[in-house]
Amino acid sequence: MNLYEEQSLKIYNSLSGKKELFQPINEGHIGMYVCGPTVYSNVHLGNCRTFMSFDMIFRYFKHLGYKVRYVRNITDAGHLVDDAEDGEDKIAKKARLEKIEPMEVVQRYTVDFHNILEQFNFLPPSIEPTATGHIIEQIEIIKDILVKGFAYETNGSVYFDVKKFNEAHEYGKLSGRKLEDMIANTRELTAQDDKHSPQDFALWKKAEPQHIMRWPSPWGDGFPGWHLECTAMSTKYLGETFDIHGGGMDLKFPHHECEIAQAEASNGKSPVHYWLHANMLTMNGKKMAKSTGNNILPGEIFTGENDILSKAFAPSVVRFFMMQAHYTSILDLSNEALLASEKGYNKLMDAVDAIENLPEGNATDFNITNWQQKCYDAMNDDFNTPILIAQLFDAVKHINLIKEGRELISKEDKKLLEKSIYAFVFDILGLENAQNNNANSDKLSGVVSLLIELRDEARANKDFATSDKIRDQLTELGIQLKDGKDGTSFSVS
RNA sequence: GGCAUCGUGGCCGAGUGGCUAGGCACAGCUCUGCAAAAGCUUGUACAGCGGUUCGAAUCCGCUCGAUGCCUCCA
Repeated sequence: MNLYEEQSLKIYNSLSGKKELFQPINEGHIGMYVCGPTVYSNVHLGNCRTFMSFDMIFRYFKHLGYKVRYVRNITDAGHLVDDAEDGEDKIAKKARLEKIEPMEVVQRYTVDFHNILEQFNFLPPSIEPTATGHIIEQIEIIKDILVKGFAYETNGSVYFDVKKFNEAHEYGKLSGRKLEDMIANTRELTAQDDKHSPQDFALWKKAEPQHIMRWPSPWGDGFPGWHLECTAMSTKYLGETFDIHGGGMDLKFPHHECEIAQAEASNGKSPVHYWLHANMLTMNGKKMAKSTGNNILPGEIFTGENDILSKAFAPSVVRFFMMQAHYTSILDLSNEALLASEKGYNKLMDAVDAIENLPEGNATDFNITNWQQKCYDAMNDDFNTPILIAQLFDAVKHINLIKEGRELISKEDKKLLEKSIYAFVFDILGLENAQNNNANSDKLSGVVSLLIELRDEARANKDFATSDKIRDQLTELGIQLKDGKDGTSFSVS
């Protein structure tokens, strides 16, 4: 029996605005698509939060026993900088400024993206397709939409006819907008282009002579429109209808709205059962964004080389910090919040480390099965990681009590506790135990154990000057001694 | 201007009609040679003003404030 048959998972669906019982299209299988990054600059922490939310969701699905095909694309072409400019896309612009090939830009920042995600202990997606690798598929969809009459060609570009689409379908249903309102609120400033109406969006853009990223098409040389790649790749790898589509909140409109329109125009079906949107990471109360400069790079946090943080923070601490907030809530980054999370993280990890050596009794003072279900209940309620962490701290309390001999745990329950806490902490939340990752940890613990022994001797002789010297100097080195009932342990910060 | 979302104790952050998470910080106690660690105890918070209700932080209305989207954006 699979775990998913025992747990009933509810997910907040942006499309309906409600929490819904999750039921995959094919039993035991899940198709999930998440909009990936545009690789024209280093991935910043705000980007990471979205992907981390879906990494956690992916991990939980897998833990429940689902077979998941998780597709997360790399956008390596096609997103325009600005309508007012000449239609140059971000990657081409960056390439021109740096005098390199567009694919060099793409390669550089794709490598950076993977490198950062690895440090955050992400699981790789099942498929990571690129937009430029699916130009043919995109052209086919455009042809299809043209045939169905929901697009028109002007001067070598093809646009989606939103008004026409809205006659038979509902444009704006995801973001709660009405086409009439949008038309009413349009400022006719740019009497610019070839579009019939400002709401229309490009499926294919004609490439001007100076444009370096270009492909041949039935409408001449050009490049695909902003929203088409996700439709092409999700359809190709997950089918015309699939379970989950995720992305950042800021993509809800217009990007996801356009995806729905494209899919419905081409095959008549609503493409996605559950739309999930991860909320923004803010800094100083404002959205983190590349364009405004209000952002921080993961590398700057790991090294502490930045102006807003007082010290460096390990990737797992940052991950823990993010998991302490619900993925649909805005989260504000600050030094104080990270410091608080770091302490909590260390406390959690100390307890996790302690499980293995807990004394075994002939009974157990807390109901582990019951506790375990509370953890699942938290995750089943729209992946509520903050509640899960609260439950984990409940276990931490018991672990510490058992360690001090004030509560008991049986051998079997200890095994159960260890297994489930490892599952929630490492498999589902994706945390890593930074202290155990030290390559020299064996040697270090040998040295510290020796010092602890010397200190104990000094204390036995009431030579407190020596014992305090050992303790204080170790503290200065970042090694904290912890005296307990059964001797002294230590932790490295 | 339009459409959304949100406003929780010193800080971060869950919850959401009655049973009032959790982390950090603070205070007291236990333990300790002294500390630290750990444990215990204490904090009756939900922007403001009205309304619905036996009862609201949770529902409704208004006001104020913040943020997001409306243009590329995770």
